[in-house]
Amino acid sequence: MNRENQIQPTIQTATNDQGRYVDVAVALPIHHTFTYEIPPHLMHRIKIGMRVLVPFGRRRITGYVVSIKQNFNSTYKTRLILDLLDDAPLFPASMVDFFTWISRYYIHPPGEVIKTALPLGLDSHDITVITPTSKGIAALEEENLTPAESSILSLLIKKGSIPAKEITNKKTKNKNHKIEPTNQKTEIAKHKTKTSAENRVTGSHALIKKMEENGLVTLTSSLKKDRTRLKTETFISVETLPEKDEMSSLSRKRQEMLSIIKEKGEISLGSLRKIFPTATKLVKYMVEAGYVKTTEKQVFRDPFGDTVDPDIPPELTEEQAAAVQQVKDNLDSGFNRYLLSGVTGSGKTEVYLRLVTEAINRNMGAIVLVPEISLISQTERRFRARFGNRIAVLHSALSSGELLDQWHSIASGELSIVIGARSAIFAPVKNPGIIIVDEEHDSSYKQENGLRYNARDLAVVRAQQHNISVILGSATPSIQSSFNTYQGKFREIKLTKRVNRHELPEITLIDLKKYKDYRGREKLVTPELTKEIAACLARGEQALIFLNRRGFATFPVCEACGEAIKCRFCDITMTLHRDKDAFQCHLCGFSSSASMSCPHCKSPKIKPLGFGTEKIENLLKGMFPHARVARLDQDTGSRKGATVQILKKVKNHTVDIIVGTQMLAKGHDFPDITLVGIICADLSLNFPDFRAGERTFQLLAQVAGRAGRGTKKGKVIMQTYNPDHFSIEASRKQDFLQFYNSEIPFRQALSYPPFSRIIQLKISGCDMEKVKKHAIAMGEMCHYFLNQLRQEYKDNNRGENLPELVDILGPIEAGIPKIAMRYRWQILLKSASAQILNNLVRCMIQDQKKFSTRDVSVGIDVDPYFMM
DNA sequence: AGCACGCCGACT
DNA sequence: GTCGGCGTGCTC
Repeated sequence: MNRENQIQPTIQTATNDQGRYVDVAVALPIHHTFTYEIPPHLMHRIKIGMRVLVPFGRRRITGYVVSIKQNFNSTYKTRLILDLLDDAPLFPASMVDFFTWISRYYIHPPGEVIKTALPLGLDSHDITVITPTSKGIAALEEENLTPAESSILSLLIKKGSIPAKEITNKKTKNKNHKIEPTNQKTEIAKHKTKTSAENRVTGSHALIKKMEENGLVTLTSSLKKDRTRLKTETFISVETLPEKDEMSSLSRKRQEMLSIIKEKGEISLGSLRKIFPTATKLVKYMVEAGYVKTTEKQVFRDPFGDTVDPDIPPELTEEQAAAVQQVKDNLDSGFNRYLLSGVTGSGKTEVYLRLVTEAINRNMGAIVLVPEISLISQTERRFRARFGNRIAVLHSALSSGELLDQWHSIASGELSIVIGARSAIFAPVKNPGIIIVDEEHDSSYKQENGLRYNARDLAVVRAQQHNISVILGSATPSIQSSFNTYQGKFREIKLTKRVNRHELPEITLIDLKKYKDYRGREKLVTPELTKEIAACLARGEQALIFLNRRGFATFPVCEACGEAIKCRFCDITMTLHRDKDAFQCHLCGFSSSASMSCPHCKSPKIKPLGFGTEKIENLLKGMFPHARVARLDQDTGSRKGATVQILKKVKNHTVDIIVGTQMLAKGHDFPDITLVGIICADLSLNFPDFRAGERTFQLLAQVAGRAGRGTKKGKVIMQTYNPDHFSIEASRKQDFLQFYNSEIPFRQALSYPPFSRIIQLKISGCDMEKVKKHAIAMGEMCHYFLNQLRQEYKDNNRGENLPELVDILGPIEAGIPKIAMRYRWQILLKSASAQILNNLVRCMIQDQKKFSTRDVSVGIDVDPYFMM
């Protein structure tokens, strides 16, 4: 087979023609699709975008139909589709090309791309289940079994039957090692069970097979159904009311219930149960008596807890109107790209709202992407206020059932406006007329596991495929998007004036170097900032204090031996959290008691160096004893509803000083905040990452933008050790152009994006030596295939050398060498040509088994964002 | 991914 | 001698 062919699209072109065969993408790491035959009884029911159950080797798995064809000739025999799993397509046929593009660009198996795109839990497949036989039960009592056999059997008898995987998986995978710290107590418990003596029952494949041969157990294939179902609820309505005398013979409760049902006309069993706890029984009786009847109905749950009042479109400013007009005029002229750069408060959201309205007027849909935040954002709320129930809101707070509800409504065309975070780019809108990405620079558009896609980039791709307009909006555009604008790929639309005509806040830099000899609080909260906070409080206004680091002490060190307190599973120091009385690892969530002694020298004295939001909150409480101080970060928001409570307090002005991380800066409007204090502007600047400057600028500009959003003018105090650094200086002036012009030469000199493309290979595994060895082997493989590509090019181009070079940087140990017990190495591939990079990596994965092995996995990150 | 096949080391 | 480890290859 020649390589040229293998580089071709992995999904064949979709057709809508009814046919005898379908191409199916399976949710497995396989880079091509499979062809199946449609059985007669499913002949005209199967459509592109539906899931089917197919035989695959000796098991059954879920596949996604990506094309239907009448003929095909092959060397292999096709097998028949076993079952159709959907009544309606989960995605329109027009999205197949989109999935194909993603699969090719991100070098990710097509079936897994589709699986990532769809709501979770729609994957059914066979699992092998072990059940004990009567002979097995008897054998256990006779005690003539090996210890391994009897332990397996006794477990089986206790549980009835269990999936074979639970026994054969002897490696306890660290699934609980999530990057997001989860509930602490369970985290500790999980670690404990892992480190304590293994009481888990394990056995090999062969042992279980032998037991089957001996007739001790039986192995059966059982289909693991998808977890998510459409939610239906029972509704009760009046059938025939009892006669008066009959009525009076009923119990009080039943009479009351009947009158409620009669009054409401129809009521769900759930809400009835809230009034009468025993409603289920009562209803059953009354159905039997023929008084009421029940109906099953599909319900749509409202993802909002609160009611959102409809708004009235405000009058547009001149700039806004011009922006809307410009896009509107070209709305029917195909693929147009815009960068909407508008200062904070310039009313970008209103422009989006108008453009979405335009799309609706043209009978088309819209997709609006917003950054992922823990709560519903101000932008989402405004869309809901404007469009009411005509929009689908896809949000992380939705349960999988709610998500599925929304998904079906979109796929059926019932809802055609979608607003949501990253994954909303996959929404099955049939005929979008516009795609909008708000805060396009935001890093939450990049998915950092599995299919590592960037939703902002995909938005542009999808718009191109639908031949429609796409708008990227931001107050602080990414270098990439600005570069595209100067290259003429995007049209820039500027909003320079604030809607309320208020001036931008005044930003003052405080040089922390001059306080370097100070001790204690003044080093963190300088006299200048203290003075401003006091003045702000005296005016009866609110202050927001920002620090991009949570916890109390971020660098605990043993006083006796000087060693830092490190996580047992990761290569970073733990953070002391006073309110939880524990050291916590922010990477894997592991925590240990704050009263522990130094793991190196057993000294009990640990010095809490380094500072986080918790410490600042503490300091401020001491400095301003009469002020109401609150804190908002991932720690305070972990309890359900706590974040909402704190945000409400800020909004209602029942706190005076609010301390927090980015969580505060993203997506919320606080009109009474007039002072923003930034404790240390440099924290993100010292990252060994070419985007450190960009991230710092964006973060600072965003936080500063929180000041003075209401009627009063805002003020920002920015404390920094590097007042002369261009990222900080530019953010002080809120001057994006200055930042861009300073950053661009640096990117060009080192040929970093946007002057090059990068693919990062992330090599990781539990065995330090194996990972290192594999990383070195991967490096050699890169060089080998690069040479091969060079040679091929030379042969095909009359001896000319390949014009675009690929830099192979590494392999080197990752910036964080160990996370959650996995050692990490990386290789950076850099080239001016995305195509050549893509081809190179594609060559490498041909040899799947050499690429990712049992012990060491290699992840492909195309256009990486976090390179640590 | 999962499952079968096939080839080499330490054990009843 | 074999039991059982895991490298390799295939799944329409």
